[in-house]
Amino acid sequence: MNGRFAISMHILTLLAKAKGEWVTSDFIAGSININPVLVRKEISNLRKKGLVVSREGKNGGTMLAKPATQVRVSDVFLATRQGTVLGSARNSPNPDCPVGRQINRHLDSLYQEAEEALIRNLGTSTLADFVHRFD
Amino acid sequence: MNGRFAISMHILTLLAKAKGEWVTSDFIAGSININPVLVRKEISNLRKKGLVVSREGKNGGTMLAKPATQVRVSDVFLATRQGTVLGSARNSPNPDCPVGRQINRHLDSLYQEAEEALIRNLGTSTLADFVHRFD
DNA sequence: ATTACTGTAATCTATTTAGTTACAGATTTG
DNA sequence: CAAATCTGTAACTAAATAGATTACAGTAAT
Repeated sequence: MNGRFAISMHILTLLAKAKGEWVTSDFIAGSININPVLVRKEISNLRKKGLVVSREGKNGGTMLAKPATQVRVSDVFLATRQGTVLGSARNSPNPDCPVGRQINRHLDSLYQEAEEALIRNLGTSTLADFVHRFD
Repeated sequence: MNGRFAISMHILTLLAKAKGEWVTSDFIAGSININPVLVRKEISNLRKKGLVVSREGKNGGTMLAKPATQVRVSDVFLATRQGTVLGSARNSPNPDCPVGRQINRHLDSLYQEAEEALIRNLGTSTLADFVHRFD
C-alpha cells in the first residue's frame, strides 16, 4: 500500500468531523497539504466505492455517504489498495526450474492468508473510532 | 512491501532444497530470472539478519544458517521490509489544522497494530512449511 | 452573467525500485 | 603461483510508479 490509504483516511476524518456540511476539495487539500486535484481523484475513488457523496457547483463539496460508525477501516483499505499488500512486483521466474515454476502460486496463497489477517484486524475498528482518537 | 520479500523467499526456498550445498548467486539468479548482483544484494541482507551464511571464492556460495524449520516466514518479512506495510509515503499535513496536526500519529498506531496482526499470521508458518508446498 | 465549485484528461516531474557494469578480494585447483 | 570461479560492493543507468500541475468543460447558486 502507498500513501493513498493515508490520504483517504485524512479525507474521511475531515468529512466525519464536518458532519452534514459539504466540504470542498480545496479545504481538504489545505489540511493534507497536497494538490486539490489529487484530493478530487481520491474522492472520485471513494465515491465509486460508496463511501462518500459529492455535489457539483457553487457551495458544492463532499460528505460521508453514511455515518462514520458504519465505515470500517478495512473498507477504506479495500477501497484504496491496488494489488496485494505484500509483493506487488512480480518476477517471471524460470519455468524450467521446479521452484521457479511454482513459487508465484505458493506466494499468492501466502499473501492472501496474510492479507486476510490484516483485513480482519482493520475490520475491528470504524472510522468513528479513528476520529475519536483526535482531541 | 515490494518484490524483495518474494526474492528472499525464492532464495531461501532454493537454499532449503539444496540442504548442505553451497548454492551460487548465478544459479539462484537463473531460477528467479533476475540479475545475479541483485541476488547477492539480497543475500547480503539475509546474511546480516543471520538467516544465511556465505563462502567466497571458488566453489563458494550460500546456504541456510539454520534448519528451515527454525525460520519463520515472519522472520523473512521482518528482514526485507522497509518502513511500514501500509502507507510509507508520508504527507506533511498542515500543522494549523487540528486533524492535520495529529493524523500522522494516529495513522502510525493504526499501522502498527495492523502490522502486528500481519506478522502474527506470518509467524504461524516456517520456511520448511513453505517448501513443503512444492511438488 | 458571474462566481465557486466538481470532474477528468493530459502532461510533466520527482521518487523509488530494478538492472547493469565494473572491479577488488577470496578460495580452490592444477 | 597462475588461472578459474566465486562473493561483495560501489557507482551508475534505466524503468516503473507516484505525485503534482495545468487546463478546461460542466454544474449550481446568487
